[in-house]
Amino acid sequence: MERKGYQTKFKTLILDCFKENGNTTMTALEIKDYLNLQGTLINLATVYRNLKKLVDEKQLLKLNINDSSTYCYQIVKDTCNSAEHLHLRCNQCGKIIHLDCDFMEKFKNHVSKDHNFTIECKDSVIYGICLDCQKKNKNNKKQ
Amino acid sequence: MERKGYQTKFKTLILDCFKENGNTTMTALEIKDYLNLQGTLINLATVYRNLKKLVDEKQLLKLNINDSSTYCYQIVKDTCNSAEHLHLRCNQCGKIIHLDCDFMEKFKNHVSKDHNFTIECKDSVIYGICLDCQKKNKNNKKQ
DNA sequence: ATAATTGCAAACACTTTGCACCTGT
DNA sequence: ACAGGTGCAAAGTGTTTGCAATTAT
Repeated sequence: MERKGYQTKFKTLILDCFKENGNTTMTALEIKDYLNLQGTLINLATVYRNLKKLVDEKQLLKLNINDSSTYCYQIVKDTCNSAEHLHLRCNQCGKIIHLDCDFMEKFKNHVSKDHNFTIECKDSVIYGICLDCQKKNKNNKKQ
Repeated sequence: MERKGYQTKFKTLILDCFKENGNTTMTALEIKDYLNLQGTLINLATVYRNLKKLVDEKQLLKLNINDSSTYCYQIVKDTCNSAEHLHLRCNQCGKIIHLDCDFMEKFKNHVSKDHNFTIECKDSVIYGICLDCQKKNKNNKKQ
């Protein structure tokens, strides 16, 4: 019989951070600061320990984002299986877009056939810029 | 008039590591150890400083590989522009495969049109397993 | 000659861990 | 009652930096 661990205040609060922040990624430190601002004091070590559990439970995804030398975490939506599609991440705002579409199958097949390579989507992240940020950048230039 | 820096023994030796190791990625520590084995004593800080220069000169690519919490570096072939295609990396042997093909254009267009996202290939890495390693694994199971 | 590079040690940033105390079941 | 969670301080890991000595041009 397996033990499942307790439902603690901090675990709930950390998951809430992600729910309140939409499709963005957050680092451990960002989560601590976010909770601090809301009046909840939490130790960084506690944040890390809870993040680890949430990743083990597959409620969060752990992403190693380029040049930050920091892990980011991102909530996993029940509606999709994140192990089976790739993720796009906006370099500017951190937003995550799930590549959960028919084209993905074609892409996997192409890579498998023409490049002899089996894609594992789990940790793969493709970087770029989302439309929102592109628009923002254009507007800033105009001013 | 810009200064270009000196051509030093270590810079050459570090680049040689990559040439001798084919399409694999190497971490700073791996490079130091590799050179040590060849009888060349080199300081880790020196490795890092040279890697930084080589990346600036676009002779190496800096990749942030998942779960290693370490940067890996990879030689850039003259024959292709690594800023314009994605890279596949084998989770098992570290080999890099360049997705430099017609399909890439289709993929970029699809992501742009259907997901409102402009891919920047620079730091994007897709993980998986290469055919060689898949074969190795099968053979190991048989034994 | 002099600007760039190096080794060393110290500093950094992010993450993990041991331990005594506290909480959830 | 007691397994599991928490805060704190210390330790770990990978990377960067200041400085004096060395090397390339």
